Amino acid sequence: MMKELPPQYNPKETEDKIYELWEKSGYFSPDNLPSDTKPYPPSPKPFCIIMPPPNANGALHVGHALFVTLQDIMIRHKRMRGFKTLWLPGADHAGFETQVVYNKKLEREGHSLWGIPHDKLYKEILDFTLKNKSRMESQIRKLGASCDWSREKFTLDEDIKAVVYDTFEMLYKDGLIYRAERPVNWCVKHQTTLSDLEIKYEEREDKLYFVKYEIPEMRSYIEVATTRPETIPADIAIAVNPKSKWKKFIGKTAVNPMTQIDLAIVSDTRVDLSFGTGALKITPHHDALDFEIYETHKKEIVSKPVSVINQFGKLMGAGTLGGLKVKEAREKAALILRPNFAKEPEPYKHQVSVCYKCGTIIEPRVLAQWFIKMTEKPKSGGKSLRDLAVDAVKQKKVKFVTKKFEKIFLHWMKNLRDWNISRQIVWGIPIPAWFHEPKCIPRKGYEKDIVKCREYIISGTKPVCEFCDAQFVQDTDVFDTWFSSGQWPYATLMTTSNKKDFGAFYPTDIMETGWDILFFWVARMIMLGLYRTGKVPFKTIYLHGLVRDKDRQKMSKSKGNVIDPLGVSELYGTDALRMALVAGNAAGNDPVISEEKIKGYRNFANKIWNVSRFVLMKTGDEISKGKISLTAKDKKGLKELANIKKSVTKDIEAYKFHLAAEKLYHYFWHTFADKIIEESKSRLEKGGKEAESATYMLRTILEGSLKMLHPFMPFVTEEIWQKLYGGKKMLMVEKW
RNA sequence: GGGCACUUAGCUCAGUGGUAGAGCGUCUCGCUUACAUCGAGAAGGUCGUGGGUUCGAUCCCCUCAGUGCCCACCA
Repeated sequence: MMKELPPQYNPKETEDKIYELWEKSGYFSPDNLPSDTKPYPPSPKPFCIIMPPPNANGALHVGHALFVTLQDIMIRHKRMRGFKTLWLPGADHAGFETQVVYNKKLEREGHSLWGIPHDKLYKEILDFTLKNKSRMESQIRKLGASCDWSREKFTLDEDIKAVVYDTFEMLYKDGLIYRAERPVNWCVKHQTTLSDLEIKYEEREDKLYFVKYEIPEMRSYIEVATTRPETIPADIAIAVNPKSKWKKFIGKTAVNPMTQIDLAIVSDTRVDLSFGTGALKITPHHDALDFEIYETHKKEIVSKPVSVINQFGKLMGAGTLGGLKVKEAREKAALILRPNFAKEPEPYKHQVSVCYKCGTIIEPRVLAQWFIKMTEKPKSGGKSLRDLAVDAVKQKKVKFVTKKFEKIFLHWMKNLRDWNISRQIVWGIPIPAWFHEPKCIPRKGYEKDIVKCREYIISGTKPVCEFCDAQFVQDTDVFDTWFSSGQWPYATLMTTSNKKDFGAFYPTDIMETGWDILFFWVARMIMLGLYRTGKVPFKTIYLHGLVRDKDRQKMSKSKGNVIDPLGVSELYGTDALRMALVAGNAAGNDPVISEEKIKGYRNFANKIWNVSRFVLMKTGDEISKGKISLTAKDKKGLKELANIKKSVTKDIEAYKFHLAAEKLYHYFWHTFADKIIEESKSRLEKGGKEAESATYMLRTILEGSLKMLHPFMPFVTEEIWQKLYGGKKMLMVEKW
């Protein structure tokens, strides 16, 4: 009766219906797994993946489809093997990224976010984010993700924020968080500081100027090479390498050619002898190295550091340069300084730092920001954040599926510098620091206590001053998003409605994400996870690459080669998309995908459909077990199935999903369909014992294959299973 | 300036210490009642170069060449 299958598999009629069936069953949650899925030894064991929360600022792209597929394969496989399986979904407000996306949207409409009052802007972006979030959730469903929606978390959930605040406070008490005026990366367009990871380098062709700084007492001069003559008004010293020809001037005083102030000449080995002239002008507020040299020689340098470039990248308090943009000011400064040139400027190619989002040149500025110490030990004892992570990786407490990323990781960790976690944007989690404003004027009787009053207090809630009536005002800066998302594995498991989750599922088993966020996210999760919980956040890290088109090109809207996963899923079915994303793509490499490839797997889905159709038509509904005596050939066929199962299981356990997928494809199509089924046809015609044996064999291989294919192609396999068992059983929770 | 990879069939990529694999593409047949989103068959590679280890290397080691990526406060 159920043999009336159409000759073609129609994903459109299947997928939504099947997903609803799964979701309603409750089996996505580890709490509701059916009692008859007996755990395999050495179970009962939990298996947990925390989904990397997608940025809720746009539609899902093919990279999201890739991670959904890979993670769903692991989850479904483990679930079928009887593990207590949790895949916890989430969404990221993605602070800076989302604010940039939102601003672009406004710019397209002819506006911008500058000038919109803080609270109004926050609400607008919140609406925008929540809309995207709900669209994303339905798209993740469309891709077949068997995640537990009842445990979904959002990075702006109050309980998540509370965990983040706790961590901040712990770090602060441990002396690992400090506020300091230090050179930071400032994006003139976005009006915020950025971490060192959020800048990239671009080669630019500039000029190298050689400027003479007079030393009246010696009737001589020092020659300094610089690409930034416009910052000379902020020069307050000159540093020379003690081995350079300028060493005789160490301790003397030069004159700033633009401001005429005195410049101490100090000795510092950080001045590169092989570059320029061996002498360096010191402009602490506009160059990071200069700042460090200034810090070292503070006592020798009489002048105080000044800023001559403002937040908009314009000169200020710099005499006739005032009001000019950096580039214009540079030209004008060159003109003014011409009499002081030691020689003609030379063309000079170098790397300049730019904002990773907009490509605007980063302006180093000295601002008060919150930093995390990466390499110092906490006051409460134990290792530095860096050492925690490095040691855990070296001791294989976190295993990298692809070795090369372990090397890249360790190399990066070597050169870690303190992490600036404050951002001057609207869209983010406010830093829980409160400033005393105005300054403390003690009430009567508390005058002596003014020394105890602090400039700021770290607190999740508004503090009250013990000594005066002034109000505390919360810091207007927000966290770098990665500070909060870096806590995602424990923050989520600590705040689900099931209070046992953290104990049951932490550390999680595997983190699967793109290698492009190895430093941004993975490294931070390992460090913060170990710091906060004493345990690694995940035992294994699997990193996938960037999806490319059939010519190995990056996908971009301007190239017109973008593959929209939802569109593909509509056209060819989600199963086809999933297979195309997995097959032929080893871990850590950039996956290649094309429409032809997807079509190929659409055909495969149809093959599965038709094989099932054939088996159903020829063999009837039930397989009578027990009395059948199998022919030698059929026994061999079943043995082959068992071998394939062994090998596929091994591949999946070793994260070689591409191998498993290809083996299944090849076996199902070219062994089962082309050979076994073809050979069985005449025997089925004959009837009798031969036919009985063949029937049993075909049905067994079909079911075994469907089970193995299910993690990869969940929809078509489940749909067929529903037909096979008339809706009485669910493949998703069948025993592997 | 440091570091990490890659170089296998026309294209995109797997893979293994023991006579080379897939998908797509190409060619030749076939509308055979599971499937033309199909079937049968075929062509196509000295596995980048030069050495070494080994009974034997595409796979291990070294050299060179080319390609890609990451990191980096040479003003």
